[in-house]
This record gives sequence, C-alpha cells and structure tokens, in this order.
Amino acid sequence: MLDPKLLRENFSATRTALARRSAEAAAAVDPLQELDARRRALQTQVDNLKNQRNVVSKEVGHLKSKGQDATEKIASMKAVGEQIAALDQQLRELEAELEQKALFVPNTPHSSVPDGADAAANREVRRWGEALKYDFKPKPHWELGPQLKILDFERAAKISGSGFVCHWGLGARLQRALIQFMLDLHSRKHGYTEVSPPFVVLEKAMVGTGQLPKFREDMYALKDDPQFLIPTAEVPLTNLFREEILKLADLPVKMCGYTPCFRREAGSAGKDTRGMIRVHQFDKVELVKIVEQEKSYDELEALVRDAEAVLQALELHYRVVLLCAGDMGFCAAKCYDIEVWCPGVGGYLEVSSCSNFETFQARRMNLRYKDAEGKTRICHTLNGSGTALARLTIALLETHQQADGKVSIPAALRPYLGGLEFLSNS
RNA sequence: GGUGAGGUGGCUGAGUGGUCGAAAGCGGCGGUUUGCUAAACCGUUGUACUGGUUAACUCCGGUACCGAGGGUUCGAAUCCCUCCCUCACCGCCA
Repeated sequence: MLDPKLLRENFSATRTALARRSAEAAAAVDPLQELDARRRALQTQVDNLKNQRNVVSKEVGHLKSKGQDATEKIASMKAVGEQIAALDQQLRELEAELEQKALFVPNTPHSSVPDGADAAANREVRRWGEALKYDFKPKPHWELGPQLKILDFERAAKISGSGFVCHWGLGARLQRALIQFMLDLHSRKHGYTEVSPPFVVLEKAMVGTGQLPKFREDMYALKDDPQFLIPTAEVPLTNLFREEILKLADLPVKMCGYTPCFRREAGSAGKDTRGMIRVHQFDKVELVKIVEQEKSYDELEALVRDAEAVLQALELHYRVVLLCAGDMGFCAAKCYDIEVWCPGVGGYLEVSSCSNFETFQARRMNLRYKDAEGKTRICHTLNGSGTALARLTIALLETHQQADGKVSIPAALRPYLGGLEFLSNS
C-alpha cells in the first residue's frame, strides 16, 4: 500500500512512477484522490458533531450531579446523535471503498529500475560460470527423472491431478538434502535465523504481503475455514511481526525457512507445463529481511548474494537479471531474478526472485520500528528465494548429467547424501 | 468439540454509566546531586486520523482507540449481544 499522505502531496509524481509499470497501474490510483478528499471532508464534519456532543454531554453530567434539570439538552443531543450515526455510517463506507481501491494499487518502482514493459527490457547485471559443453545431447529432466526413477509425474497426476510431481527414492532424498543444505548455508554462514512456520495462514496475512485481494484466483483457499495454503514462506515469515513496533536493536530481522509452496497457477495454464518447470506444489527455502528504511537497498544486494551462494556451491551456471518496471511483481520497488541454466530445457529458469518492497508490505501489516530518534517508522521488508527447489532440481539433474545417464552430485551436497557421488537407477 | 476463568497503555495492575486517555508501580526519556557507576529526588511519557500553523509532528486544537464488531444511552473501559484469542480442566487425536 502506498503512503496516503505522500500520495496526496505528490499525486502526479506517484502516478508518473506507476505509469512506468503500466497504464493500468497508473489508472489504479486515479479514484484515490477524490475519495480521500471526500473522506477528509466527511471526517471533519463528523468530528465537529462529536465534539459538540461530548461538550454537551459533560454539561448534562454537571447539571445532574447538581440535581438540576437537563431534559432540554438531552433532547437536543438526541438529534445530533442520530446525525452522527448516519454520517459515521457514510464515513465507514467511504473508508472501506478507499481501502479496497488502495489495496489494488501496486508499488512504485525505484529510480534505479529500468524502464520497459516486459521481460525483454530486463537488464542482465552479471553471470556466474558458463553453460557446459556436452559431447552428447543433454536430456531434459522429464526424461532423466523417470529414467533414474526419481521423478514420477504419472502417478502424481493419478492422486492429485496435473501439475504435481512425486519425488521417489533418491529423488526424495535429494529434495531433503537440498533443503537441509540451503538452510544450513543461510543459517550458519549468512546469519539468518531458521524458522519453520505454519503452512496455512489467515486472509489478513495474505493481504499483508500483497497476495490478496488482487491475486485471489492464484491461491488455494480452504473450503470450510477462513485460511489459505501459503504460496510462499514469504507470507508467514514476513507476517510473523505484523502489527508490532520493533526496537532498533532487533533489526535487521533475518529469517530463513523451508516450506512447500502451493499455487493454483490459474493464469498460466499451458505455459511451461513440461516436466516440473511450473507445478502446483514445490519446496522452497525462503529468505526474509525486516530492516530500517535507510539500509534496505544494501540489504537487497546482500540478499541476492546470499541466494547466489547456493548456486555457486552447486556448481550451476546462472545469471542475475534486474527486472524492468513493467515486469516486476505487484509489491516490489526493485527486484532481481536469478536464472539458472538448464541445458535439457535449453534455457534459463528463474530459481530466485529477490525484492525490496520498501514500506509497501509493512504498511499493509502495520509493521513498524523505533528509529534512533525514537520516532516510529514503517519498516522496509525484503525477501528472496534461497532457492526454489523444483527448478533447482531441474538445473542440477540437467547440468550434472553424464553420457552414461548418471548424474554427478556436486561436492558440497555429498555430505547431505551420505557421501553419494552419483545418482543412478541401479 | 465441552466447561470454567480471563483479555485495560512498552510491562505489571486498579477502575464507581458522567472531570477516564484512563490510578499506582515498573520501564523509558529529560534534569538535579555525585570523581565514575549506583541510589535518591524532580519533571516527562502511547498510537492513528484530522483542522489550523510551521523550516520541521514545530506548535495549538479536534476525533477515535481499554481484544474485535454490533447494541442500549444525551453520555460506555464500565450495561447487553455476537465473535476472536489466551489459560485451565474434560473429550478426541498424531
């Protein structure tokens, strides 16, 4: 959510910034200006009436305590009371409308974010490693997985429908190893506190991190309860501190956590459907930071490096891409994607998305801190995948495959697999 | 799921339908005393919205907030209803 005061004072600048995303984004703020003006006028009116009522009611109290008659004042206030009730009702409706509209306005892009309407305008900022050359045609994971008997798409579909995978045998163990490897890396080397949160959250948590109300159709809602399956650990981890005022000494809050992620992918049917590039449920280790405003952009750079460390340790070639204004997610002010090379698929796949949301999420969840002067300010929140498992597994299998059909395991991961050096189907 | 007890400011904890935004204590902040620390004493102390004012939440006002939402009343922390949460016990259960 954007700062209402800032929006009021810098309306045209904000609108221009939003227009860098899309015309639709810019149009979303238009109704806010007029609604806000009406809201304030109405509130002033109601406040004045309430003041009148408070003053007279106190006089009634004084009169009664002295045993004097107050029936006239009481009668006149009855009418005022009815007026207040009616206007209060209008005010509540107006506020609800205003909030509803405000929740649909995306974040303004940071000045360092390049212009552009879509992925074509994204800017590659660096690469690590290079695409390996193979003296055979590298297979895609949807062939490798079943051959090695570690991925089972058909049986998964039998129990859950399309868009699900079952990890079998060493595949299941590989998932567990990767999760543990990443959690160890981030908690021991990068200073994040490991958190294992609930996988089911209330609607207000989903509103807090910006999944709702706009992206409802992408979420799995529980039928008989008011909760949702989490689409990412970002939701529970960031909301953990909602409605709190943190002390400066407690910042930065750095959390890492493993959760499964549940996504309906309602809008992307038919895209990237092959194998497990896009599935309804995948595992992910997420990194979340809650920081002071002045430090959030430095923390973003560090966050990206922390996520990159995973891929480097697993000897996977990747590139870091700075997203342009039109390609960024709803909440982000600035976002880097990390894309890993997958020789079987024949392209780069996004395994991490690292964003600074500035105050956008924190304002929605009323997450604040006391700064050095003791002033209460809205926190900046950040998160990044560290990293997403389904695609990481794809990259791992496809990159480290050999002509004989085996997949070599990078040295960093072997301790987590009992020293195993290869995946093979024997 | 059932029964009972509770939910009050950063924390502990009072609170009679009308000088209650709320006693008191702790903590925090400022000051005095002191070689330093400590102690003592004095003062101060929330959040949001909003009108005016300003270089500035700078100053002066207003409104709201005692778990949440309704209701009764001229007036609700206080009375009534619904819901949520916490704790205890019972039931069920990995």
